[in-house]
Amino acid sequence: MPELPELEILKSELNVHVVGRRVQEVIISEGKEDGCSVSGLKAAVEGAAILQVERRGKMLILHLDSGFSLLIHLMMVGQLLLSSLCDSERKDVRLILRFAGDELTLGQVALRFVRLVPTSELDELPELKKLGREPLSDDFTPEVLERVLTKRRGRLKSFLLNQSHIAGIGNTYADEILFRAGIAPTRGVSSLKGHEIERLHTSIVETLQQGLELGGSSEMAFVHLDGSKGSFQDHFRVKRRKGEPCFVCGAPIEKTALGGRGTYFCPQCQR
DNA sequence: AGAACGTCTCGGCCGC
DNA sequence: TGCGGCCGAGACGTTC
Repeated sequence: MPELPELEILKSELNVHVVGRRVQEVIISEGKEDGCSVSGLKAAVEGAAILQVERRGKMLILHLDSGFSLLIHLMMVGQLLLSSLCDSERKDVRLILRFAGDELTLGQVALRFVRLVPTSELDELPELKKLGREPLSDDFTPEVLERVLTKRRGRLKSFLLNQSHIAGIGNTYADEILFRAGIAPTRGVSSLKGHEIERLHTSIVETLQQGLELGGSSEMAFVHLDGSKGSFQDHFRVKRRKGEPCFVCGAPIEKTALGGRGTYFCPQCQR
């Protein structure tokens, strides 16, 4: 799934390839306009230049010079591709931003997950306001993590998936983070000792960083702007490895359901 | 056809 | 005890 590293990659690529450029035409697939105002979208985006692309949690934000911002959530299988004008024959395309010579296509995600918001109102937007800490920012220290953890109940896996605590971690990175931290997903948040919080912090930062460096996880739909794939999925240590031997201790990796999500872990290494 | 999982909703319960 | 807020199960949506 696209999670923080995948969206951070798209953000960087968009900043290189589309920032400063003007959208000549907006094309919305017929019959796929569910939940979005077509005329409003065209009016605010056509003729506008893209000033900057930002990421908050799993949300991409394209700032336009028309005073509006385009918020895009790729959900599970959404794709953003930048390609030359001639080769957009894909059926799953919902939205196309056409530039001079090429176009940005959004596919496999309903337009309900694209939102147009006046840039001045972004700070007050509930879905952005509720997002928690950015784990790759400099101010995400072990002390901050400890503060976010305290007075919380529930299990660690659920905590990591909750976007209002830490933003951007999804089901894939959560399992890999917990394995690398050596902590069981079922552990109660309040039971963590100081050194475990320290390890969890290191693991969150290093795992997300590794995902970034490997070009993201293309286990499912994620691709880069040019359609190429990342390789973090080749470095999974527990995810999708049910029954296979743990790379550290050899015990078979187990899978359970936690918080309604498939959860992979090593019963020996994670305690 | 079922599993995948991100988000939202809602019932219940924790703890102030 | 009352109540607000938090937690988590379940539902929905979309795709392969």
